[in-house]
Amino acid sequence: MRPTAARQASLREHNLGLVLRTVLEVRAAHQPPRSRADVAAATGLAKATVSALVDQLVAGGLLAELAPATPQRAGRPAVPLTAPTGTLAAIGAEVNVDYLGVRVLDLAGTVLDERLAHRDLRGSAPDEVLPLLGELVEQAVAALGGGPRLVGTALALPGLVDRSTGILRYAPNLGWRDVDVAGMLADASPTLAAYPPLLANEADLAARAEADAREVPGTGRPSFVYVSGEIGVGAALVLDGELFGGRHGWAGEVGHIVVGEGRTLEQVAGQDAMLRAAGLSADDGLDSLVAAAERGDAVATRALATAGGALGLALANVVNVVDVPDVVLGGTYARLAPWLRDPVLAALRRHVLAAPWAQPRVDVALAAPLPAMTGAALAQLGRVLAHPVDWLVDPADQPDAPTPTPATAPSA
Amino acid sequence: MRPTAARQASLREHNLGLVLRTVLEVRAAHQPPRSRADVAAATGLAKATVSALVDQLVAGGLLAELAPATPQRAGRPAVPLTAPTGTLAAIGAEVNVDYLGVRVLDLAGTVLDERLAHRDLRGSAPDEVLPLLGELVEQAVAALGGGPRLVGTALALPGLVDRSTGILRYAPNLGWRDVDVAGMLADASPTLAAYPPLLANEADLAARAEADAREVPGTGRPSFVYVSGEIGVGAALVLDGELFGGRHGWAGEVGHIVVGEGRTLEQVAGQDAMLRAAGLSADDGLDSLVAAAERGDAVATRALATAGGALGLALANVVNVVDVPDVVLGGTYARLAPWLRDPVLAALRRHVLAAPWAQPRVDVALAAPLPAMTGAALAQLGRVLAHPVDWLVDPADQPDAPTPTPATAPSA
DNA sequence: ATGGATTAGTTGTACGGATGAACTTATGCC
DNA sequence: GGCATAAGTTCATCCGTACAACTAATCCAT
Repeated sequence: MRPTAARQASLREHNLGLVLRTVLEVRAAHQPPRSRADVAAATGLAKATVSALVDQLVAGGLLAELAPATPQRAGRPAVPLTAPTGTLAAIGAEVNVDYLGVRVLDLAGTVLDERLAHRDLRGSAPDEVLPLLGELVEQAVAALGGGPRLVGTALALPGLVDRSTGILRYAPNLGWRDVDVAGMLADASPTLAAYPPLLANEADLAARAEADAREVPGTGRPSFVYVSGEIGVGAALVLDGELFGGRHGWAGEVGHIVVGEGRTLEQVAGQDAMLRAAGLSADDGLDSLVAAAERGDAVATRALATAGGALGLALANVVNVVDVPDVVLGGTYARLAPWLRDPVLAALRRHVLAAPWAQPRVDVALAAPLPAMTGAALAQLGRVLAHPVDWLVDPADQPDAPTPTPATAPSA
Repeated sequence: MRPTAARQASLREHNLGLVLRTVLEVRAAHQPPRSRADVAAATGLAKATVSALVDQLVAGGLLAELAPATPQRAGRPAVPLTAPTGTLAAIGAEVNVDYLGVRVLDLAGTVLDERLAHRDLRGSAPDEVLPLLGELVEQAVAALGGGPRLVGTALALPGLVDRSTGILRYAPNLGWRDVDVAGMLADASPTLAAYPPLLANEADLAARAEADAREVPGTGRPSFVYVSGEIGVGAALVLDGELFGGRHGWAGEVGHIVVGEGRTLEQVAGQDAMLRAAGLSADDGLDSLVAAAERGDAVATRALATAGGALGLALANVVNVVDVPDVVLGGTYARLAPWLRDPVLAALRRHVLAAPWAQPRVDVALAAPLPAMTGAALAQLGRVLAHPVDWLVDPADQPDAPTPTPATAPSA
């Protein structure tokens, strides 16, 4: 049986999560913080119930009360609620083709720490790269100084990942194959040994960050196809705010869709392919392509139009299959959007069967740079939002920082 | 707010549905009926709770007790539970290119009535066809004799349907465009006027029936890509037993995927295309193609191999995008499976990026013939399983049940 | 037959969680 | 200072599930 019996405790758990999310969802949207009364109005729960739930969350360290704002109207002033800054954190990491890095977020979405290392990792050796990532993680953890409790860690990779075993199956642009990433990281970093990283595709995690950035309370949650143009081309599908991963989390493999004359999308619209088609070398980098396009270089703009057409055709296939007419350009494509947008949209209009009745849209990504690291951290923080009960600190334990899981604590 | 507050009644509702589904799920799998104790064991609910829930469902007319089977073991014999036959029914209808029909199912999945009319509807006039369908519906309702309560009606169509307005946007193989199907049916049939039909794509509803047929209690619910080869080619995606429709229910439009040399899947692997490629005429029908293939006709088998390759390529695109490696061949393709299966599988193995780690599978549909009509009825019956509370009959309304409260002048 | 073993289902009490109404607290406004 | 207004708390109540003890209905061994 997939669905499970609901008991009294399930009610609590559900409503606890509902209240927590209702309080936190205003952060991303830059809305004023909510009070107990606001939460009651937004959720439909009784005031008394909300008070009880909020009190439990505050006692458990998942919410904090702010100082009452100077009131505008008559009536007792409200007590604004927020996430307590820096008490619960998650580590998001990424290894991509030209950089690797770590970003630490707390429940409020604040970046507590960030460490980046730029280098060309094509054809690199995993046993040289992964220890370096482990080191970044340890530096970040040390910088936190044991303040926040750690929810977990996650790692974005530009390839196919076996999330159950922690093995990277295939990352064509790194040249990695069947690498025991989780195992090697555990050797390199005590933190990652204690909190085994959730592995996922770079595009999927970037899309998660994008979904978070697009969340607007009141509106329905966003649905879109996210295309991440890095060296490789990956896509991810977000439906009603939830990432759609498929059976193994491998959904969104669009790089190998054939877009004409036997060539794949990656061969036409991958970063290197675009550079070459623009008469540049792969080493020139994205900046030179942008510069060429900005000064109106005919070869470059032609190359981008071609790439955009191919991208649009591939995306039309995706939209026809999943019926999500909003496309978001991320990664490299976000910077190139001024030149890609129109050809992509034109291709969508032509090839999407339902286009006359559901206008396709092409947006540029809103999320912060290197969204996959943010998305990785959010993937872990999402566990707290989904099951707050598991993360409540028993006030009887200690006023400081106890460990939620029996895993060996990083600092003793 | 999408997620809503959970109150005490939500618990009841959830568990009521859980119990109902737990009892009914054994039907499709041809397993012995379950007793209260079985349900308690399967759900994890306490025996007392299950008894209360079952009693409520029985009183409400959604479950019935069978005569105790002759017991095999020691102990008090169990009371087997089932759906009461013929008390709650749904009407599934279909208009396709070469037939139209109606099928009535009750909660147990039993076919209470079925009416078919074969005719060529290409280029037909909606205002001639739809009244005919309305008539079939009325005949079916008359045959039921007012016994079962009606849950609702649903209609499968070979095209793009606007489910909010009930308008058929575009059905290329019927030649219909922007037809107010729901409105015209309401004029033709009092039943359809009273129970406005849920419109959906033929492949989607067929996939729903297939998902039902593949449900095996204990196992996780099935996930697969269903391809329905009728005159047109449609696909549908089932994930964990749930139909994935996308934003508007238009997911699965694979007919227009380009499969080489600028030709679409439908132009290569549509029924007419296959017949022509096999050296037959479109009027010869599927039987002649099967016959030709069975006697080893070289042209026919070549044509089927080509079609299978194209189908496999298109499906590889789908599998790459949604990561659901199991494919089910339905409709025409099910009959042609002996010749299509291998080329489809070969194409999947070659073009699905993740194929080495998640073996693609190609199965033949299990559902009964004309599955879309069954799926249409199931779509409506699913509402009962999802929210049983809405369908409980108040025992006080029943003619045979004595009123529990000292009557307060019931009916006039 | 009779009593024990076994399993199904019921009864009654306890408990946890949401609710609504009344109440307290804290402000602005006249 | 009194009134209006709004936020948050307290308390009695209701509802649904759990647990344990109980009754019911069978097989089986003696």
